[in-house]
Amino acid sequence: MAPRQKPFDVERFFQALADRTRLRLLNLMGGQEICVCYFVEILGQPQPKISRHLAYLRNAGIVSARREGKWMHYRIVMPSNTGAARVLQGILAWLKEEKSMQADRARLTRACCAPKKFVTLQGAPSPALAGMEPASTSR
Amino acid sequence: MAPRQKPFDVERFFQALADRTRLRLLNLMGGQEICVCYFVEILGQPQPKISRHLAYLRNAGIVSARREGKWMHYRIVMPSNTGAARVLQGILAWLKEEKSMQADRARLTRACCAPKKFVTLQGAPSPALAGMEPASTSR
DNA sequence: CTATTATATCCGTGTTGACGAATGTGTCTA
DNA sequence: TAGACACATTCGTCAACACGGATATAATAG
Repeated sequence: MAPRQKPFDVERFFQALADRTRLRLLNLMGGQEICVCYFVEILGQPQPKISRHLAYLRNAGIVSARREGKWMHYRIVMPSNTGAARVLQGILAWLKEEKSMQADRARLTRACCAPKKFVTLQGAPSPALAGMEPASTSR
Repeated sequence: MAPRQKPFDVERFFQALADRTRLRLLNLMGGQEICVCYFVEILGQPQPKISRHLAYLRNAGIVSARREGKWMHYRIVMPSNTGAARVLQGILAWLKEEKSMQADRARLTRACCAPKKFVTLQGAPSPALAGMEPASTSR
């Protein structure tokens, strides 16, 4: 028996997008895989809060996590539902146009270029470009 | 002083989309203006529930209402924010591809062609095509 | 093994939203 | 003016979240 891929949960999908912090996280990921410590540094918000929102996105199937030693890397996974995937791409493109989101990305770039300037980022792994893989069995 | 158009509320926008009933309503509107009685008939759900969800969409600035005698007509208003407008268009296109949404639209078509068959729709005004006007001052 | 670093989860609290049931409001008709 | 009709709002209840603060877990360093 095939594992019977559960139907895409539209409500959960939009719920996941209905929070500014989560949108900021998604905007920072947009295309690349990023370490949690960058999120904490750049959003300037308590680590448990960041972690909770990342968990929410994970449970909604919008991002996946990869462990690398002490660090956790998050990336966006495109929904297998093609309509949802197109919409998500559109949303990411929209975010890129927003001023505050551009500011976030600019800070990310600066942090990546000079991680030594951030006490909290000593030795943190740099974000790496990551092709958006289709949703797989990983959770 | 210009009325200082309030900034688009992204969180509210996605909150409004995070409910299946509201998505069904939006799908039925998609392009045309529709009377509340059709929503009640086609979704087969209590009128106060429909009305509450329509109010939610109205407060989120996604639809506008027009009174015509006893009847209230609802239509989608495209957000003035261009990014949001593109995303909303994408979402409507996505919904059109979903089986259950297509079924809703089919029932709407049948109801419009033969409103006499529905006791609740005797003399109800037919949906009319309506160009999606940009968000105006109307609320 | 112990400490430290990086991240995740738990707990208590306040807020928001969804629902059914009841009631209110606006408009037309007789 | 009194229904009747089409919709809207209110109320009480329950579930889902967001948050800060505290604590738990996982991996590496010493």
